[in-house]
Amino acid sequence: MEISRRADYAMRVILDLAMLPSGMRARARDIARRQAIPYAFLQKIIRDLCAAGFIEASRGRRGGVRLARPPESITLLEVLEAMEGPIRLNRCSREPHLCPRSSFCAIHPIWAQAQAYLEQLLGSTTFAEVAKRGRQIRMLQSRNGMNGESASLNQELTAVRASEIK
Amino acid sequence: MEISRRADYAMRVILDLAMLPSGMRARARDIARRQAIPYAFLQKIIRDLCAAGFIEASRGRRGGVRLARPPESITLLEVLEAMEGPIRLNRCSREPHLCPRSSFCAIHPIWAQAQAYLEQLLGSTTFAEVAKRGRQIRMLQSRNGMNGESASLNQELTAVRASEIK
DNA sequence: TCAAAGTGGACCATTTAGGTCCATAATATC
DNA sequence: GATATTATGGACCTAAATGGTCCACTTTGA
Repeated sequence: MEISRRADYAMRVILDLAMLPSGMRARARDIARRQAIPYAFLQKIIRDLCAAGFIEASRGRRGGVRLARPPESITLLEVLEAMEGPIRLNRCSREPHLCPRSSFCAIHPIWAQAQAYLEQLLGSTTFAEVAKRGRQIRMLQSRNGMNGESASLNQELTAVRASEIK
Repeated sequence: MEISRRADYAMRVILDLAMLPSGMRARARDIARRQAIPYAFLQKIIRDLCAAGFIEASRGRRGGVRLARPPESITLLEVLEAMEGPIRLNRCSREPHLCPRSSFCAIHPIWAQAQAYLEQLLGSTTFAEVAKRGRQIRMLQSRNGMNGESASLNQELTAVRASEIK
């Protein structure tokens, strides 16, 4: 019950790239700084994201990584599952055969319901949508002079959040 | 992302007791057998459930455990959180201050939304409801002669599940 | 009195999480 | 073509959590 830091970081990497102008590269160092991810750890995560086909990297001067697919086509669920394997809330909630009791466990339907909701929510949210929201937030912040503690800013951000995707 | 076996077992213990006639005791050995929980592990879990006030135990001959509160008053969420601590899907989804980026993380609202759904679902389902469903399933099974593999039984169970709580 | 229960705590192996470090390979620029 | 810069691959590491086990001891009903 809690996704790994690794998966969280991976999602932030994709978000970071999705907020860049289309096709633009970013260096791992910069992503690490912007997203507050330990650089040495990020190195490994980037490898995994490459292997999974979400990003592509180029070496040498002016190298860096960029999205390998349009952000409209990448869902939160996809990245999450690429890093963690199929998500599930309980051992039995995805592969019921793993639990010999699933055929008569009265709690099982609850897990199945929660699982279905999660898959629906995360599977229908793309990084394009999230990046759009991220740009809105960034605009509000820069308008308020980067002062992350301003009360009025926080109010506005809350408002942005309240008008929730979906 | 996946509750511990410990929490899963704990929930099954409460369910097991909730399916018994009100106030009736069960021996740990029997619960272990019925719920397929390693007995030695169950010993510890029962202690925790006692300490948390969900069940009460008595020793000696004819001893055993029983619910300390009416099953109508115990939610899935309560037991889960007693065993795992406050549930959360991502580090930031419950206590946003844990993530220095939460004030401008565009993914955060998604986690908050999923989190809220989970809390609502698990927090509004009581063991009385689940036990009722468990009794329905048990009736269907005994009517079909305990053959867990029967196709018609599985169809009926699916139907029972489909008429989902809430 | 004794057998059948729960109790408390010590112990344990394995896995996972969450990293670090670095030598190497590729490449743009001077 | 040297050099600085960037990603790459893999070895390595520590701490904590997970999922248990074991057992001496206490309590209690028959």
